[in-house]
Amino acid sequence: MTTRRVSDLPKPTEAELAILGVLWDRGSGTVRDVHEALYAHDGGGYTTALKLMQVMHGKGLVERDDSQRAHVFRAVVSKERTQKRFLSDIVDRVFDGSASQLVLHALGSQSTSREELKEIRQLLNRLDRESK
Amino acid sequence: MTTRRVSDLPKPTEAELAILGVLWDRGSGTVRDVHEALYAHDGGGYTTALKLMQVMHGKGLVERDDSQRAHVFRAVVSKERTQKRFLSDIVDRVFDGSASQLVLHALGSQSTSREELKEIRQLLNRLDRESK
DNA sequence: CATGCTGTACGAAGTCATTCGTTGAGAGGC
DNA sequence: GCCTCTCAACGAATGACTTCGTACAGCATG
Repeated sequence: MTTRRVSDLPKPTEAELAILGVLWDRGSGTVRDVHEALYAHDGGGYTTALKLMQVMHGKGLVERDDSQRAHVFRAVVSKERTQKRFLSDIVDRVFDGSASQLVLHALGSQSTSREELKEIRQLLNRLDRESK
Repeated sequence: MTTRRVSDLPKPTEAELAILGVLWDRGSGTVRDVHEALYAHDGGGYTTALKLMQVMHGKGLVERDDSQRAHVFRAVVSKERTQKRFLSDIVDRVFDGSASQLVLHALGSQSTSREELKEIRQLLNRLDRESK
């Protein structure tokens, strides 16, 4: 069996990302859990969720505990790492590598609460000191 | 012929985005221009670029001036609009809808120049005043 | 034990993105 | 008038993602 470092796991696809979201929220989950959280309400089939999760397991994106009859899945990649991954992808591909351009767009076009603004300002202050 | 509003043009794929990048930079370009900018150096075929641009034209992502023998292409979607689009996609899909979470990640994980930090701070001040 | 309810496994089909080979048209030089 | 170069058009092949139908195993309940 081929083992992979976490660092070169493939980038999750759209459907995979949704599933990872459920697993991150719950910590772990069965196919049924995921199906109910994502697919049941719009008529998606159970086996669709199952197949996706099998594929994800094949890619190493999730691990599985098959000691129970209903196998329990857990994300291998952390949410933070994945967020960072998508972020640097988008920075490279649509912001010419400039993270601050992205930040300006993000702050400009979405509404941000005062609490969040404060948090951002604190980080900004820290970065300012560090870049001395 | 079916015309589409700019607002519901399809999201560009990875290869399409690279081509749009060239068109945004140059203002316009022929297939040869794009091929040389993107594909020539790694052995990509001319017809690959051509086909992609034909597909993009079919989708309405680019417009084309065929009054010259070598057709001249131009992006229909603006860079800013596309950046915003990708941004809100990623905010929804991997940052639980929180733009400020994204901002914190982006500032934290990429290096930002003092000039850029200043610019961000100014925007922050303005947002702060506006949310009074 | 037969029936029905969960569950996994597997394969097939459909769609889309990407790549490339071939063809034929036009344009210019010799 | 031909040859060569450049170009657009088209179709085919490939591979990835997604969806679902079918098959089959375990387990409970009557």
